[in-house]
Amino acid sequence: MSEVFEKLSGLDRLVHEPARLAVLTALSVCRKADFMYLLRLTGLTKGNLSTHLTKLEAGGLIRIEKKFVGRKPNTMLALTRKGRTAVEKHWRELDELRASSRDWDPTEE
Amino acid sequence: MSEVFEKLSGLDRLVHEPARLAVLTALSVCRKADFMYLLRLTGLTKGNLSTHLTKLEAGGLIRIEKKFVGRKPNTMLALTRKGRTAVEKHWRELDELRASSRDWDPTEE
DNA sequence: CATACTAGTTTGTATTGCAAACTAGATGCT
DNA sequence: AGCATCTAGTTTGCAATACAAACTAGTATG
Repeated sequence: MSEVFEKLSGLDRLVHEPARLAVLTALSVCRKADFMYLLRLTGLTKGNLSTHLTKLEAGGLIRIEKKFVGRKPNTMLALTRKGRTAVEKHWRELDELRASSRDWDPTEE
Repeated sequence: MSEVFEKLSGLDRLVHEPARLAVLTALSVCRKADFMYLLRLTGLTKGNLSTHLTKLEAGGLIRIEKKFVGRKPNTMLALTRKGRTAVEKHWRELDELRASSRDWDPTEE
């Protein structure tokens, strides 16, 4: 019954990491956002945001689209379908784990 | 209004790390647990659990009590007051951040 | 007495997360 | 035109993880 804590301790770090959880959650609400927007939103440094995004792309959770707007470069980010399910699942899991830890009885098993 | 994502990306890593979140949450429910119990509960390896516990103690979130039960060593873990507030705060923050990201309007600001 | 078990800790390594330094092109100044 | 500055990122270097395998100290067992 209580593999709750086993699950908790095994949460997917790619999604769970605070900066990435913020990015993924933001993208799950606004569907698309560019680099500079996410930069302001999260308060991360550029280098930091850049590597987190690369990591998310490598994991197949987001798509990175580079194009030119006028003559300026612009990097657009969006969740992949996999990414969307991953964030949603992660928050659901957190909710559930929190809830079931609440009414967990340590004296059993 | 929406420093939500800034907060999200700045979550306290000492508490947020999955293994430690599991340990802290378990301790917040059962008040006291020994090493072997947490080991089974979380599914971590001994080495891993050991270092996480040391880190939590260093951060003042738990107390580690070593004594002998009969002639066998036994390590008891419990939250400090600081630890208790930290876990509770962390879960509350996750809840809140999740909630406010839901009804965040990307078109504003 | 030696072999195995219990309850952990230490060590070695590969992976991170981070900011500072760098890059490439666009824009502004004189 | 020539040089500095700005914009939008990426790469680099490093300190801090997280992890399991190897180790330790003491106990029980044959």
